[in-house]
Amino acid sequence: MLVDMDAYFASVEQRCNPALCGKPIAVIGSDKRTVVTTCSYEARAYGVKTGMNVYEAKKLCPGLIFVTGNNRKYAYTCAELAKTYAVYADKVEVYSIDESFLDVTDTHHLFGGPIAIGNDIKKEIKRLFGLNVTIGISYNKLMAKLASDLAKPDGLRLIGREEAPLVLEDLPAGKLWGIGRGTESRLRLMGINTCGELGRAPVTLLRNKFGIIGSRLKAMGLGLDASVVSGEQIGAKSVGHSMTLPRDIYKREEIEACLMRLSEMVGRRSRKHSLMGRVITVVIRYKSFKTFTRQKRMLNFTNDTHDIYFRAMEIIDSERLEEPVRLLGISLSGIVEDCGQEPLFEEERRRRKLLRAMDAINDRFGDGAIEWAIYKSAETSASLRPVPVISPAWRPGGVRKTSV
DNA sequence: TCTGGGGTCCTAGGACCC
DNA sequence: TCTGGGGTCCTAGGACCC
Repeated sequence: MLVDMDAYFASVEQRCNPALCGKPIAVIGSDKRTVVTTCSYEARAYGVKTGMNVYEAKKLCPGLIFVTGNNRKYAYTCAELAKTYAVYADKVEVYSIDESFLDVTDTHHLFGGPIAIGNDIKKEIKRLFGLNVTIGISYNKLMAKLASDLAKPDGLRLIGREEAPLVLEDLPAGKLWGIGRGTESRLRLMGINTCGELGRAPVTLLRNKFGIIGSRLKAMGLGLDASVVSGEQIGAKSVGHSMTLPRDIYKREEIEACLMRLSEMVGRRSRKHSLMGRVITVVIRYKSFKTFTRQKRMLNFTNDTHDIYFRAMEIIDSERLEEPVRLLGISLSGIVEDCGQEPLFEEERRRRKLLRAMDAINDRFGDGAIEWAIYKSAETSASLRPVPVISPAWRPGGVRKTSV
């Protein structure tokens, strides 16, 4: 079963502020250079969609009300929702901040069957949170996801094994979870438009064109999916942050200040979750939107802000920047668990203590209560301060410990 | 007046080694 | 006058998801 919140961020905002109810609203990330994260169904009626920039959205819907997103509300609600799910299912996979898979294989009979359990959950979420959800139920995750997509908004749909071929026969392949624009257009070039056609396509043909995912594509066309609802969170493979700057920058000091802040965000989150990594990736987006990445593997694992920062600066310095920079990002991968071993050398031990002390201060008094002086070195740094924005890919508890 | 942010997985080419 | 085969690791880019 997939439980998918309807227009999640927008609905939460409407719920918190009754003046917004029944009106076209769009939740955005920040005030500048941003896009619509989620919009209410009232706004969708005008053609407003996720990912649109604010001008485009405003043009389609002049009365559109913009609301800056509030991470804490969505995260809190998501965690509360998970408690509700636990009443109904033994395995709950919080797939994203607004979608959860529930394995009700062994529990639905306790609640009167699949449809009844779905209706119970819908009613309970409405009662407790005042939010609408759409529920898709089927014999695997792929089809549950499809069922919910077809039933939106405020719907409930069950697709049984017998019904599946009928549903899939004329369904455009791109409606399936995992087939995006690129794959859909490549399939179309092969004369495959619907899931029915995809399911009948020779597997060798698909393998030749798509490699390893070829056989999976055919299976998807047939409505088959072997993935399971995982009860526990899987460890993170990377930790990263990026930011589109309020304006394009090109001075070294501005880039330094921005990378320092990103390094601190990445380092702090890694330390919080006891993770270390040894691959630093820097992403750069130019004014022209040309975007590229450069990465460097280090000899040692780290989650130290300064290690991350100096590596990132090395990468920047080895690159000849061709244009003003619109976005910078840093991500740490090659992740292992930080088992808290004390470093051998005094110097490193002192750095660790320093970072721990800074983290503790910021935990207690709020982010930015204590910060690195380099932030202040560029006179513009205040305007380059990243606005922490939650993304729909957020998961409760954020990064979990890795099992390896 | 343009075009967010955080992830995962796969591919392909090249360096390097035996 | 011509140069094999097998493997791993690293890097960059792209597809896809929410």
